Amino acid sequence: MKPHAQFRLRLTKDAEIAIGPGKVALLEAIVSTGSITAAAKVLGMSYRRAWLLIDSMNKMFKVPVVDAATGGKHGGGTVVTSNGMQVIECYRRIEEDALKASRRDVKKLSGLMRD
Amino acid sequence: MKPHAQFRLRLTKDAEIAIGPGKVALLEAIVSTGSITAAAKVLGMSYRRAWLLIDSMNKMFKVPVVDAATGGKHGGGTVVTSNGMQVIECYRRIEEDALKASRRDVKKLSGLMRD
DNA sequence: CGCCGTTATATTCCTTCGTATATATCGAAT
DNA sequence: ATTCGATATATACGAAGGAATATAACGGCG
Repeated sequence: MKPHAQFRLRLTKDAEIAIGPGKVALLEAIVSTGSITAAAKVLGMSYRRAWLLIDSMNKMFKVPVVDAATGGKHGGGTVVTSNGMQVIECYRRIEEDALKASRRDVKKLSGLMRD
Repeated sequence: MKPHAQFRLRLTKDAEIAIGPGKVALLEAIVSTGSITAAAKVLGMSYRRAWLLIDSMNKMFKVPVVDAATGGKHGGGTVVTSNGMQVIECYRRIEEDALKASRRDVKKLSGLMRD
């Protein structure tokens, strides 16, 4: 089984990463955990880093990608907004379509690399 | 004129960037200038950084991407090997095909961003 | 031989990035 | 009112990245 190269894709805006594999994974982890804290732990990153990524996305997009609440039953939590879900879905579709369209050359380039 | 998001793509191997926009641009600059020094200057990066990028590529691929010479008429120089040319061409083709296949969603996602 | 411009490499410094840690605030439930 | 867990934010420390600088080696050419 040959460990092929990994395909990574991001969209940047003014030298800042708008969306990429890390941010999307974070959003997805928030969807499944319901909090920034838990999502950060799942991904093995600090709360601060997760919060900064979320904050930059909320500022980057016209509509926030998450809705965070403090206090409450379990101390609060964070939910991904419908806009955030759109961002996730759109990014995953881009990734899938892009990879499918270039798979042959990706394999070829991968084949030029050392094992 | 709306400044749309930029599409960036890299192939990674073991958490290291095998090839991406920066490395390809460097290879292309070497093709057009004939030296690492001049290419680095064109791209506004330090010689050291350029050299490290080249070095990592030479190690990453089965066959070196450049052939560097010291001494000689003009002090030496660096040429991109045919393997290096293949890497450039393959990457640019991947980029083009990937973007073409996902253009619609890239535009859509871009539209969700602030101007 | 000595000159020249480039590659190759080490050293130093500064900036950036990320973790760890510490508080303060919030709001539902008890 | 107190408790509890999560958000929001600041600070300090450490690691990594990149620039700037310095130096040696190289080899064709005058």
